[in-house]
Amino acid sequence: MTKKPPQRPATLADIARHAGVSRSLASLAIRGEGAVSPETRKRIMEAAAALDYRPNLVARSLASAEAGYLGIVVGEIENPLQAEIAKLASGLARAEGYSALVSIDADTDEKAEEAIRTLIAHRVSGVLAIGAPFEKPAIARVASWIPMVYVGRLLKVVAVDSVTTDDVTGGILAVDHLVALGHRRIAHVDGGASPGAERRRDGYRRAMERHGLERQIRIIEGAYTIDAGARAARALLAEPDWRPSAVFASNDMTAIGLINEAMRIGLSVPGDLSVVGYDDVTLAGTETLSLSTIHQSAGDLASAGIAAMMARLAEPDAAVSKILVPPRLMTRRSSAPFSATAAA
Amino acid sequence: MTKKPPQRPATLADIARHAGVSRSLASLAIRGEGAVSPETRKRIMEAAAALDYRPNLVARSLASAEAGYLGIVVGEIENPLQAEIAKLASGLARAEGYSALVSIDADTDEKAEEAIRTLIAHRVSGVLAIGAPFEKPAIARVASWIPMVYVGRLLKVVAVDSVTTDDVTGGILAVDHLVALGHRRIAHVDGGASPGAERRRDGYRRAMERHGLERQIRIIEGAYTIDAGARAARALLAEPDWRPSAVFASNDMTAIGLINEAMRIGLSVPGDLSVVGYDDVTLAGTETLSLSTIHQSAGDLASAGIAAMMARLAEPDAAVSKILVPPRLMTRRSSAPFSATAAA
DNA sequence: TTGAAAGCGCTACCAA
DNA sequence: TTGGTAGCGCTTTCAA
Repeated sequence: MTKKPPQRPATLADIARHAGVSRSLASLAIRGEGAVSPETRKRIMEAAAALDYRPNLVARSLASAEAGYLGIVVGEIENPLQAEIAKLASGLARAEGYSALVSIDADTDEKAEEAIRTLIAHRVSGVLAIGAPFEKPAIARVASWIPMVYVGRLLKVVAVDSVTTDDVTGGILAVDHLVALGHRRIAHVDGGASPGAERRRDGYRRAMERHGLERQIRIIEGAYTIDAGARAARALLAEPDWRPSAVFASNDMTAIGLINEAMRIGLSVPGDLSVVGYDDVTLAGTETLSLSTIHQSAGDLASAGIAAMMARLAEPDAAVSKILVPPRLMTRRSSAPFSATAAA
Repeated sequence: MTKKPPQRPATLADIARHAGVSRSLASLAIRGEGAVSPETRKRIMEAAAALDYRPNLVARSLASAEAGYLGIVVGEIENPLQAEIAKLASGLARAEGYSALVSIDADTDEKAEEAIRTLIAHRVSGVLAIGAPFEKPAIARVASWIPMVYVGRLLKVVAVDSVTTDDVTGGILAVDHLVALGHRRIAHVDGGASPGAERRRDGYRRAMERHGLERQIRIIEGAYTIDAGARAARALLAEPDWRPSAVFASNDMTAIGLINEAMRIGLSVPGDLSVVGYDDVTLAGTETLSLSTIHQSAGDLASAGIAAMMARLAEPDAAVSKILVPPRLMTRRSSAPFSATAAA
């Protein structure tokens, strides 16, 4: 195949001529608008079918003032959560009558800004920014150009609409779960300065305090990687006088690294150590890993993002909104009731 | 921020008026084309800057016959390899003077066809299909509409340009590596009917035969998932009379599941069992997992894909090309020399 | 219910 | 080197 397209794609003028009507009538009929008599409409539709007519969306967009493109910029498309949010958002945008213009190689702030400039040049009505640009000044700058909603960070200090998971609650959920299982020595491997890490840590701390476990608070610095998790495991399980019976990791990859290293050391999970992660990546849900974790809903994030975008577009001067999407605890096999024998 | 854009974006007519020249001259100056006198150009550029002019790309595309959009359709954007290919390809397309229109929610064949229809309506010059549509008839149909290059499958029987990794060589590379380490009982966990699985299996078989190990050929049916790997491990390590000292898995996830299960059973990797995967996902390269594997190069696949697209566009009637990108062995810690003591 | 005509913002061609 | 004039393919008044 890979055949060249028909010499010249049919235009509205072609089908108008073919059907013996004016271009304007043809336009109305094709779009199903206005009042067109049934037989005329039929004739026009037949002509369109005969000539394999496909409206030129570029021309349509130029002609109709607000034809409606929505820009979507993704910082880390290799990150499955961002990828899924972007994917769902582009479907939702379509459902709102926009076509999504998606930029997936905005992996530096320079490229993100350039991508948004290009989107603006395409006259998008607004931009849904998923993890990019990253630095706050760049975010603020870009948001001064065009209506924008940022998904994936809270952006407390930047005056930009944002949508993100309620990570404080997520942290609390994780700790509550472990406490309910009877654990008391619950450590936290955090995510350093990564997005959300601070709030997850806060949730951990608050929940521990609420349970009267402030003396058991142990925070190990980590990152959102499997290697950081393994490193944290070595640090954590080396402490002679205080051995946790459970760990809340700030990220699933961290949790997986932690579990892997624990197994290597000879500890069993959850026999000797219960582990809860964060994100609920695909891997976490496999039968093999079966990681208890805090689920971030890509669907909720995407729909909240699109809803915020629609609200902003409808009311450009409304107050800035900071939306928090609730996370959900997924109980799987990596966390189990505390058994006294397991304590070191 | 999130401020509304300036009442009406400046147009070429605006800056022409502002600079006291004609629109055509302004157009030439802005694009840096034609012969415009330095001072006039300067005046025009200043006007453009003053009015914060951004050319309307939609209008430009409509006006210039072949303004050049390239469509990119991605089937599984959550798959990091596809995501990365798409990302690199959109950069390369830009370098070729096209702007990429990316569709990331083509996760069913219906949606893929619809997405491609929409891209065609945007008058893209061609479509780079990354893993979508999936079924051969759909692929053939879509390719009859527009110049198309398919990335990620060989498509032997469909007459569509395609680019994929040379998986037969990949399989051979894996086996050669294990044989060089002294292994003889080398099993293969395949990927069933998944893309590339058949050729990886062929490579395994051929290499085993070439090494005179046809009696040691063992193929376990698997899939590209971690759970399939774990399942295969149970099947494989249960055989009483034949225990492999090494396994070549058709996919990294399969390999990871396999290793995980082996560790649970109490085997050490690579002490008791060497494992080689396929793909070189990010996880494989971590210090913690350190999985020996066959690397598929997203960069090579993307650039071969774009090159094939350019060739097809330049010469619509050229013969269909089936490009194979060479894979590369990544030696890491999951594979080690065979030690006699390890044999069961 | 239908059609004529005027744009959307740009490029392209041709004459000055 | 410059400007005038036609479109690109569509939507959108406004009349008929």
